[in-house]
Amino acid sequence: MTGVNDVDLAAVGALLGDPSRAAMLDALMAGRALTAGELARVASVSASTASEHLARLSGGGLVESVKQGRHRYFRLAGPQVGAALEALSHIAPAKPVTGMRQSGHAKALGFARTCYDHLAGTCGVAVHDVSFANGWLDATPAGYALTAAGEREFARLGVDLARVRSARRAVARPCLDWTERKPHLAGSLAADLTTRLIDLGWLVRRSRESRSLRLTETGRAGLEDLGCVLP
Amino acid sequence: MTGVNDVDLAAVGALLGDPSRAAMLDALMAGRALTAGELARVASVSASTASEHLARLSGGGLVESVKQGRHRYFRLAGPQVGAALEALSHIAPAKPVTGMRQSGHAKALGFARTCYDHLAGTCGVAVHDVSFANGWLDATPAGYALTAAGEREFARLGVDLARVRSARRAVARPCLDWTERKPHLAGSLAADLTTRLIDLGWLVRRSRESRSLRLTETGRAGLEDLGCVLP
DNA sequence: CGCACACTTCGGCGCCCACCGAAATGACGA
DNA sequence: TCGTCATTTCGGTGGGCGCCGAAGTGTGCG
Repeated sequence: MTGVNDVDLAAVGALLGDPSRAAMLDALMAGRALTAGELARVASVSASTASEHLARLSGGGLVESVKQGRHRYFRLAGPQVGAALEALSHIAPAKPVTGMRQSGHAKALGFARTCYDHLAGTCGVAVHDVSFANGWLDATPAGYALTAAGEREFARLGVDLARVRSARRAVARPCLDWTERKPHLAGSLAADLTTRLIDLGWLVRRSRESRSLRLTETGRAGLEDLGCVLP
Repeated sequence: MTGVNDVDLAAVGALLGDPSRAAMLDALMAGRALTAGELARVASVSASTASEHLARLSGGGLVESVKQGRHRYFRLAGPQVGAALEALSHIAPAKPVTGMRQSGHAKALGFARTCYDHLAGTCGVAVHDVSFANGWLDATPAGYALTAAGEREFARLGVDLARVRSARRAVARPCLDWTERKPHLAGSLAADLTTRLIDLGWLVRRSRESRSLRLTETGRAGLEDLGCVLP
């Protein structure tokens, strides 16, 4: 407890409480690094405005950046930022839907999206549930534990279990999904598995700047083979 | 998934992003209803300013109110608001400590406080850990489950198990503690148990408008009897 | 080396929000 | 019924922040 301080909720709330910055953070929930120019476009602001917003987000510890040539890439500072944004989504008001396109987009977000580094939405919840139904994970007070059967199955799917285990965070844990209101799988296993499902072509990013994912026909068949029940 | 919409993170961020409103929400994390006048004092603003802030918090769904005579009592709209605020605390910057008094206050918050309706801090984590060490709770994919031994023990402590079970939320689940960075116990069992520990005099509220709790000598003895290891 | 691109810095502008005092409204008690 | 208390409403004030264009800086390429 040494060094514990009270925290400044207002400071982080103020960072989030601007539509342009919120749009950028939402785009970064796709888990990829985006350039300042891309984030300017996402937020529909000029480059100078985007630069000032990104400076504030960096200063506040929500994003971090790396220069690469003439480009500066930004990403969320870590899974703890993704988790906090997901948690805040539970009490955020719904955005008014002003067209069929936006309604479809919201539905797509609910079906499959990234929650920073892992799969969320209906598909993410299905993967969570099927991992327990098939005995691949056990629930423990310290979070979820991989079983022997789970190690075999996730290895078969191409998950790098050594890397998953060496990560300095939980291998697997629940993350309450704000669209499904049930837990989806989070943790280093979930992150690695999500990368694999994208590599396998089961999931495809809809665009570079959106966290929405599309489940391919191959992916639907694959998930159903695993026992997932999908609408 | 019908009716799912994208959510407006900026709107909720803007609600939180004011020091006066954040102070009020923090005070309401004690789990008790406070009057508009008390919240004005907590935030060090005039009654009119407080009234305007509370109107915005109500309009945004973060608090709800009830009139009782000439007083209007405000409280958090539900445990989901408490959970979101706790989650946001993980990424909030530390408040600068400008005196020994504030440092002591921050330490006290880390030791024992309410997380809306349940015990958080070192004591909350200890209760969580001891519940598993003693076999009173089992971890399941759907959250924590009470064991037969747990039912006997919590009933012995005075927890109303019928009420705990009939609650429309998880009986017991983990809640990641922002000061300890480990889970403490949340859910209807944790809420009822926390009320009992206060009723038993093991925990005492330090003031009406703070979520900090003081562990009494009786309480320390009682928790240690249960197997809690406390500094 | 010069040009183009990406991004940052800075000054200016306009808007929004927090603040408060005064007045109004509702509840309570003598 | 009147005075007091609690809270809300409203108009006014001032400060802060988001926005942008222009200029500056750093990188890449022909």
